[in-house]
Amino acid sequence: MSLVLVVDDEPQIRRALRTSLEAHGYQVSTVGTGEEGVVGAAEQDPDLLLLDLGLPDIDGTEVIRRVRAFSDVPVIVLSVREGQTDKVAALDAGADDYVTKPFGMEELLARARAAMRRKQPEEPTLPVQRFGELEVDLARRLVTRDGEQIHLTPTEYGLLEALVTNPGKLLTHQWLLRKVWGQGYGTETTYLRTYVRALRKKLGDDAQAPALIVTEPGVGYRWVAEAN
Amino acid sequence: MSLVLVVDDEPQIRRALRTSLEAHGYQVSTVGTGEEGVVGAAEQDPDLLLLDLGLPDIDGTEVIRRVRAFSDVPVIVLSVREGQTDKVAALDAGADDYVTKPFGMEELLARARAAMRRKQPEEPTLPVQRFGELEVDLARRLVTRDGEQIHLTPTEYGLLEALVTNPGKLLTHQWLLRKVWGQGYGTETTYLRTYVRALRKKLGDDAQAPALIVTEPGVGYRWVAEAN
DNA sequence: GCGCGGCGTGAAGATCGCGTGAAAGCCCTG
DNA sequence: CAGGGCTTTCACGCGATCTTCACGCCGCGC
Repeated sequence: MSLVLVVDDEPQIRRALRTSLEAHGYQVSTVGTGEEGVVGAAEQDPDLLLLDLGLPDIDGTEVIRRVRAFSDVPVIVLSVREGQTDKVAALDAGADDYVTKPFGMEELLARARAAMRRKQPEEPTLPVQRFGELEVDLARRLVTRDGEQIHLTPTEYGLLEALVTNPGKLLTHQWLLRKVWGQGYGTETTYLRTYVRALRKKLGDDAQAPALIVTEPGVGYRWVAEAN
Repeated sequence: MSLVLVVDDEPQIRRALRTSLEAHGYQVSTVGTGEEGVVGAAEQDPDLLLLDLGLPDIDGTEVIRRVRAFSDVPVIVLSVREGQTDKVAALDAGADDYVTKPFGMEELLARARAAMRRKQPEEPTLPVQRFGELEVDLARRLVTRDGEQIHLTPTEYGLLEALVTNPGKLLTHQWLLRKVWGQGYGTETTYLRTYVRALRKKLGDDAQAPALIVTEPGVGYRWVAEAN
């Protein structure tokens, strides 16, 4: 969930923004002064800054400048001032957008989406996991061994993903069943036996001397391979 | 020097923008239709796109979508329309900013600076992709095989674009349906079967031994061709 | 030493999803 | 209003996948 920091000295505007933003699934934090805004931007590391220009303490452009000293967070300025000079000053200080009050909530939300979309480095590119000659690419959903691609069925892949993303942890039968098969499951340990076996076979693991998936009798399974 | 591509059908606006932009040290290129705009964005690789929404040929948001298929260039929309819905549509299609006419030149220049400042060194998809004898021109929406042009229906092209712009990645049924058919879709896997088959046939791929589109049973499809 | 529960193994039946072919609906143009 | 292109829908056959079952083995407690 994305965190939005609202900086405005008027309580009713803070409340209105909070309501609308939270209704659209954002987490909202509000402060009333520029000073608090700069500190909040540093401490809370928000995904978006909504900044009113008419603050009592510091000038809005100054807030932007100070925030820009340490953060690239998208900043959208809200203001009653129509003047071009204010807009130019705010934008050149480092703001990403400038919206004049009164503004439509839909428009503001769209501009917020646009601003946040840009800052995303796409996907945090979860790295390809390597375990010896085994390679698991969660992003592309590809598994290779000795350079050869291994075909996994959806269930097999789901199980492998659950294991690999929880390395070293003991995953109980119930937890795995719920994770891979869905909420309604939890007792079908024969499924697990069947699919753990299929995985071991395809990944080249040996149940008697496992290097990847260890059986914890009566409890569950554990992914023990060391990433390298 | 930064290159700005202006897309507007009114010559006097083109001239006005050119004058102001050149006076501020920008190199300016202008075109009058959405089609030329998309192609220009591909061939000239501008640092900024100024796009009028009221174009004679293609809808403005469609121009944005097409450009976004291969480029992350900042896009600022210019429009006479005040309506929020237009703004939201344009911003969600991928625009960076939306300025309503009449606008002040100083403000536009400031917004342009802000938009370009954000530009990050990212690897854009090449507008023309080649896969062996297959060539996909994302800017002109042209597909050729052995030099022969292949005719694709809009849906077929949309599907191909979704695949080609996400090479190697497993695209789930739901993701593809939402991307190509729209938000309301997600379960109509028969559509996918029908159109994947049509694409394979037209592109010369074989479902049994696919070189372009691989089926991931129960999950989705994957574009596996290597660009060259 | 013996019974028992849990596991690995093998395999079989049921089910699902895919590719295929085709046809019906829809929309725009002539 | 007739035609053609495009989209949506349906039925079928087949192979892959999921589910289920039976059996033997091992470790553990009695």
